[in-house]
Amino acid sequence: MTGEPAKKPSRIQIRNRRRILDAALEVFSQHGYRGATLDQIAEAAGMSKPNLIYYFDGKAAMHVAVLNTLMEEWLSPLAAIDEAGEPLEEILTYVRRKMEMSRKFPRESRLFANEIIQGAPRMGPNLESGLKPLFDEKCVLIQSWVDDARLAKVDPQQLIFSIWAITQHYADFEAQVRVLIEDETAGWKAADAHVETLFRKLLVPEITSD
Amino acid sequence: MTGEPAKKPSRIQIRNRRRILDAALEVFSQHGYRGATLDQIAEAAGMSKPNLIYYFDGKAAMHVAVLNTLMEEWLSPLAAIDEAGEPLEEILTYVRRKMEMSRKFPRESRLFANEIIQGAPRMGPNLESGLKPLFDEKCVLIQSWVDDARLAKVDPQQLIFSIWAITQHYADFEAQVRVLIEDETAGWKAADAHVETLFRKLLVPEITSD
DNA sequence: ATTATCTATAGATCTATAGATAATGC
DNA sequence: ATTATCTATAGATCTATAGATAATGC
Repeated sequence: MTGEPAKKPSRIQIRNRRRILDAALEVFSQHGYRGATLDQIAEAAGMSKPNLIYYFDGKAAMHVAVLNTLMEEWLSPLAAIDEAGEPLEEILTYVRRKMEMSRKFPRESRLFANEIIQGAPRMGPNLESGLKPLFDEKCVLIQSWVDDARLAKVDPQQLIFSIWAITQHYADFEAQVRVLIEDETAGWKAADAHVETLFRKLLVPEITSD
Repeated sequence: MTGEPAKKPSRIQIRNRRRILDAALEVFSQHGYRGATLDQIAEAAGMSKPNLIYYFDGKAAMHVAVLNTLMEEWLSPLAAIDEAGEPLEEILTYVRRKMEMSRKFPRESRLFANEIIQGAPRMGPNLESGLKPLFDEKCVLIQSWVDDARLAKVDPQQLIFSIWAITQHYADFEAQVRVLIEDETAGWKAADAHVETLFRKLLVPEITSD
């Protein structure tokens, strides 16, 4: 199956591929796949256009590489939900981590948002193979917590969608949030408190009378 | 100020401008501004490329026209929140309408999502002049409801963001939802129930003991 | 007469390649 | 020797215009 001898990459290879991926993240997340140009990426990476293509097999390959590289890290907070932990705290910790990522890594959030809004044309397979199994696993776990009355009755799939929607909203729709909120710092604080309250109220188990 | 005599548009003008705007909505919402081509829009509208430009002053003007045309309708559910109504029901009705729009008008949802994710380069002014005043007005109203203890303590700005985030998520990230949810019809039903519960739990007023 | 539409194409932009040159690692 | 980089440019794509022709409304 392995047609090529699989040489190990040189230091320069590693460094430059990193630089390109970072530049590509910057440009793709801001303009979407089609709106991004190799010129912009080359400029951001500090190298010439043909040199980009020396390292990656074209624009589409670069896009796929950025998406795949960041996918695992992006999903790590979800993967970290621990079945041995206290259910409510596990979920709230997940929510807090997602809020933190929205603030610290808005480019990643927008990169995926752009791709998915347009129908995930280059990431479709990766959603099936990478995201779906993890999603299903965590849904089963959350359902078991609900069944044990350790969380309020909630549809695990819908719960996760809500968490994604709300937490990522602050990164993806930042341009809108900025127009509507005067004080940015206060806005973030209010957002943290709001999101915490919202999911706490949703999830705190009913008091059982038996 | 009015340099031109402002002739009234003919029937053909009205019909064709409509057709173009609808085609533009289809194409822009699917591929974003930059990803859309006049070829695609012309094909969708059933007319030639130069004819598009006969009716609109270029691609950017077409995009702005679509956004502005749909803005008011898109915001109508928010505008419909009635200060004379029962607070919780008013908000839940708003939520239900937004869910309905996500299902019936996913193209509109994605059109705006695409534009805002990329920093609202062509809609910025319209956000300030169209969205902001309405948003502020409804925040004041909701705050007054909270102050009168007719709703639970909640930050009105954050509440509206949550509603937008969750309801629009189903349209904007449909490609992802589809991968993760097997039964689409059941998924929509579960979504409706989930969203209703979530906002009800968040907003139902505390029982006051005085 | 005015409005609407079409074909042909100019001119800009963008991805990717060709082919030469420079830098690096044995 | 191999790897990395550059300049120049081919070839595709895309927006917009020019200019001719057809349809419409007085």
